Amino acid sequence: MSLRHGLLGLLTTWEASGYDIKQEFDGFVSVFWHSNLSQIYPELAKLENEGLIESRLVTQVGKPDKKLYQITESGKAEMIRWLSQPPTLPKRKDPFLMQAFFMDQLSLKDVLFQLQTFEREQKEKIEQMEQFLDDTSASIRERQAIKKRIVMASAVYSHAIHQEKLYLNWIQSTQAILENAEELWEEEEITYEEFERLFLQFHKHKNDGGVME
Amino acid sequence: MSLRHGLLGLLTTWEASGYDIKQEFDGFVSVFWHSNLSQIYPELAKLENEGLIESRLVTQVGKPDKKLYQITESGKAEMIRWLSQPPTLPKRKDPFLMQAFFMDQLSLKDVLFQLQTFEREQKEKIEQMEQFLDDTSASIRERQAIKKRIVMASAVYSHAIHQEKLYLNWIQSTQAILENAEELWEEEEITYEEFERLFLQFHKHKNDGGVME
DNA sequence: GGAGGCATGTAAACAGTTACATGATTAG
DNA sequence: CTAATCATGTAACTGTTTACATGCCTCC
Repeated sequence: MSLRHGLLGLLTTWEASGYDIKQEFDGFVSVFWHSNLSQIYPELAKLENEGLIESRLVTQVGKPDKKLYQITESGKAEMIRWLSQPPTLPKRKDPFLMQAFFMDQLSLKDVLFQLQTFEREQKEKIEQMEQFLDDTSASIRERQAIKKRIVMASAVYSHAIHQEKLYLNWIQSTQAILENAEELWEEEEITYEEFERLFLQFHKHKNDGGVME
Repeated sequence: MSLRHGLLGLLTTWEASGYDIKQEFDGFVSVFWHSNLSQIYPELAKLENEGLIESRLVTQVGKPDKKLYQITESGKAEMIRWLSQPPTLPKRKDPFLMQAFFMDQLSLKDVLFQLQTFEREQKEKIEQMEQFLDDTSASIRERQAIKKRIVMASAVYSHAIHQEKLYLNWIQSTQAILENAEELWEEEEITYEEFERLFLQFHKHKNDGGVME
């Protein structure tokens, strides 16, 4: 049940309408969560019912009226409780990796086509993320922003970009390996030695050279 | 609707029971999908009803009887259709990244504790994945395995391990940055110059040094 | 005697998506 | 005059999780 804590978290520093929140979900928040209005509105109503948030109506000119929500003390407490819970490892669900896993059922030509399509879209996504970062950096200049908020946001967004770049990298090296190896696409059994060599080819393509003991 | 294609995909090369399939979902498949028996059984029944798979009963001694499923021609066609569909970018849902994003609401001490806990579990997960890989490699020796199946499986699994290692790396460098910077945890506003320096600290920690144009 | 593996399912609750419904304002 | 933005919601459907139900066999 993370959606409610996403809403609570945003409203901790923010006073916002459902519509405002959706904008955030489509922007920054999209790197770790997503939702749509028809789920957000009822969830806000529920949270208000439980006394974790409160609302006030704001009439506007030239625009429809809106309902601004803010967090209550009990909401803040719930948020702290949730943040202090032992973290759970994310469970992966990735339809493209699933497709890739079963792609031996396509011709090599078709596999390469699918990878190419994905590569194009993934590149675009990364460009958008970097664009978004530039815009955000600029708006930091104007907005009053608290240090520790920015610290955690930077940490999360930079990780998100790294993740997407790793994915792109993988697509590209997989294409490179497959392009020059039609012989892999034969209905033959593999020997253990071949397997070792093959796996290493995928696995060795440099990883993050990082801190792991 | 990827679960059905996961089932279909496994049954393409396999003849298996619901229980067998669940084992795969807890093993290799877990890097890109997960499900539980109470979802798998009804979905198999549905697929059989639609004529995409067929079953036969096998009586066993000392063990309960089981229902083995195999794919039909129409099931194979559906699988190919799905594999040829334009790939969709995975939508991220990561409760831990969400927690991290809102962790400015905890004390620095508590933040570090949460990161540490996650680090420990993530390390364990990676060790398990590498163990699993060793076991699989060994079983390749015995099983007859088709080259192109192994190619795609290697590509997917190696990417999955890289992803998890990147995550671990991130946790570790984030801890390192926060441990020596209590001043970040003050209720102060940030200047643009500070922000630039801060973000770069997170962002620059080496990434995959890969192929991106 | 109890825990865990093998094996199949149903029922209820919860989470998430898609479609429908409304209506004013603004920019192209 | 058409599409997009702002703004809030409901209804129907689909997907997922958790709890319940059964029962034999093996290992400790």
